[in-house]
Amino acid sequence: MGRAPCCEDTSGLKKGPWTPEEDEKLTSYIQNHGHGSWRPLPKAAGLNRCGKSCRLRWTNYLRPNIKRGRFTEEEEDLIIKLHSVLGNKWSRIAAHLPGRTDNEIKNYWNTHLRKKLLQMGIDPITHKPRTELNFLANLTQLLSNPITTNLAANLMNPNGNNIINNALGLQPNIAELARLQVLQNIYQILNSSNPLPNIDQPAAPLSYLNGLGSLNPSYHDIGSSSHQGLYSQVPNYVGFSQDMSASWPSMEELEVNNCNNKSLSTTSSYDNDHALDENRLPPLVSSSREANSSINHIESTTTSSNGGSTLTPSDDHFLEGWENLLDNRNGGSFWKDFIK
DNA sequence: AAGATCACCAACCGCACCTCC
DNA sequence: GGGAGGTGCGGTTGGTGATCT
Repeated sequence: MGRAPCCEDTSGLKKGPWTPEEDEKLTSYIQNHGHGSWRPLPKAAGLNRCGKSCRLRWTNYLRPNIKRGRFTEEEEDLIIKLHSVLGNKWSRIAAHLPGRTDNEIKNYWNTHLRKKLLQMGIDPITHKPRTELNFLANLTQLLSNPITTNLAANLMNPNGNNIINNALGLQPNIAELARLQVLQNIYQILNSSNPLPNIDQPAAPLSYLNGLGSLNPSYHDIGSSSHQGLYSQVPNYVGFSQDMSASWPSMEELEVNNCNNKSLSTTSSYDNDHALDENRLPPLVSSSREANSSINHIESTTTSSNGGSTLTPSDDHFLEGWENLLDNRNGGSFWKDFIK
């Protein structure tokens, strides 16, 4: 398989940084003639470079509308979100960031964002929390953050117009549910670090969550399809754990409801104890490759490590749904604040 | 002040896959 | 079906400026 290098004989061809003169030659040639086939282009443009080098220089640096300079916080957040869904599909990630190239995003990921996630205690590959004790300690710091605390208070409040109530019959917004997953899993992590001897007891006190009181039962039901699994679940960052992922909405359902901004559930006889079972989202990243075949399917089609694309048209359709879900227009500033 | 080390990033390389003829 | 050209990607290199000792 494979093919011969684009430049069989690179001896005598210049390598390394481009000079302004070379840039000018390449730019003016492409503006006048288009690039067409890259292989004969350098000769025609009067450049002592290989075609591949010209193509890279053009696509990564010289072509119009390239955005230079530091990434904004919004761009950072978007890259992280997209990477959690798409993996190292830099070109697809770049498609969501106008003016940014896949190479630039890849470099920025490797030099900045990867470290940032590691410092947050998140595995940059799986986007799941690292389970080291020091990360669990860091979570208490996270929960001292007013932003997180406010969100958590909203999550915990059984009254008022909060996320849970929306989810319990007020046509939950799909993006809110995705956010809910994140907060929920933080609490699971805390719970898992403080296991209770009797799982039928009221939830973990989480006494370190100043002012939040104890978990109420509705939270249990959101967090698991059964109480049995609550404390045995392996926490994951943005996905439900294994026993919570038994029944996802269909891809079509997800797409339709996301696009139309409608509730996932259309059931009339609504059982609050299981309301969210029916509205459950697939994890943005699976907590277990073995446990859920649908998630395996997602991952296998989005994080192929050999560089080749195995995406089918339906896969693309599905991914677009997730990409839309994660889009800033739906996510608002939640992720930005949360990651901070 | 100067050398060593680190961080960043543009650019390169090789491979696999895709598209077109 | 097969080859050529183009594209996407992971991994890596090397130059340069910043920071440390």
